Amino acid sequence: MDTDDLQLSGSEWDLMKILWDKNPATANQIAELTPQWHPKTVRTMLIRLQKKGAVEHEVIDGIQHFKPIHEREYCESSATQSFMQRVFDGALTPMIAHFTRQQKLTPEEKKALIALLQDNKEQDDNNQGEK
Amino acid sequence: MDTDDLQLSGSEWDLMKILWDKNPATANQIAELTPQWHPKTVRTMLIRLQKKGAVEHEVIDGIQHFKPIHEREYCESSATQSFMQRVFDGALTPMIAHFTRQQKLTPEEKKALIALLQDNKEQDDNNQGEK
DNA sequence: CACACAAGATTACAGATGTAATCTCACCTT
DNA sequence: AAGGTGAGATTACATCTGTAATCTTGTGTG
Repeated sequence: MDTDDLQLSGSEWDLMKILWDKNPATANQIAELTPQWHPKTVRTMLIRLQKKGAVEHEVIDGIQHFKPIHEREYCESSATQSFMQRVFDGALTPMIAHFTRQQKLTPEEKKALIALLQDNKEQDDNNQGEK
Repeated sequence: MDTDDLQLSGSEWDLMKILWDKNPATANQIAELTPQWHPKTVRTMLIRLQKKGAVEHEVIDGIQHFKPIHEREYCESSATQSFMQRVFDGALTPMIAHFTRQQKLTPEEKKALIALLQDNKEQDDNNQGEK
């Protein structure tokens, strides 16, 4: 099964982040955490997320409790891939290159990233050779 | 002046990429390069990009020649920032971390990135201390 | 029991996007 | 001069998104 193309808008991401954090949650509980929207708006967005297959709900005590269907990492991954495809034609390296050129990384971030990559690379090296 | 919020859709990016490559171009020239859309569709999208302030045109020999207003890097930068804000709450590191965790990088990519970062980091180190 | 209230369902409406078709008009061709 | 052509302008229409208001219905309250 392929990443079945779950596209979330900015507002939807905001809602999803809350749901991943507070899972499950009722529409009203979420509305309390999102003063930027009218409670009715929150419910509408939840329903739409449900139709999209991003959340589902179970009824507990007669009240709908919403919960994300996928893990955040899964959604991050598919969002990142489609973003990179859109803007950078699918390649990550040019994107990072872009960042370094723009000096958008602090030295600390760079250090952290190098460490992360080196660490991760050693894993590859150790596993290299396996079918 | 701040990044005056130029949001491009996926199709719009496709068109812009062509325009950055072949600048300027007439609607028909672009249409020839985009068999996925009807020429009328291409023109409509160009007009909308113009309204958004992403492209402009000059008339040469009575024919409109379209050209991007901003450089691709500028658009990449603002798209990346708004994407990271949306999905990763603004931080790049977690995003890269996410990639390495998911093993989405080939060893070659990792090597290239490490080199890139180290190289870039040395610059910082050399310039460190300057106001 | 009659009604108010809250949860949920249905409906609304404008702007953005995808995807064109139709209209207009100037110019080329008989 | 009449008509075809092609560029550009205007209009169309469905879906998605943002942002709710209204309708319905079960339930608790006086």
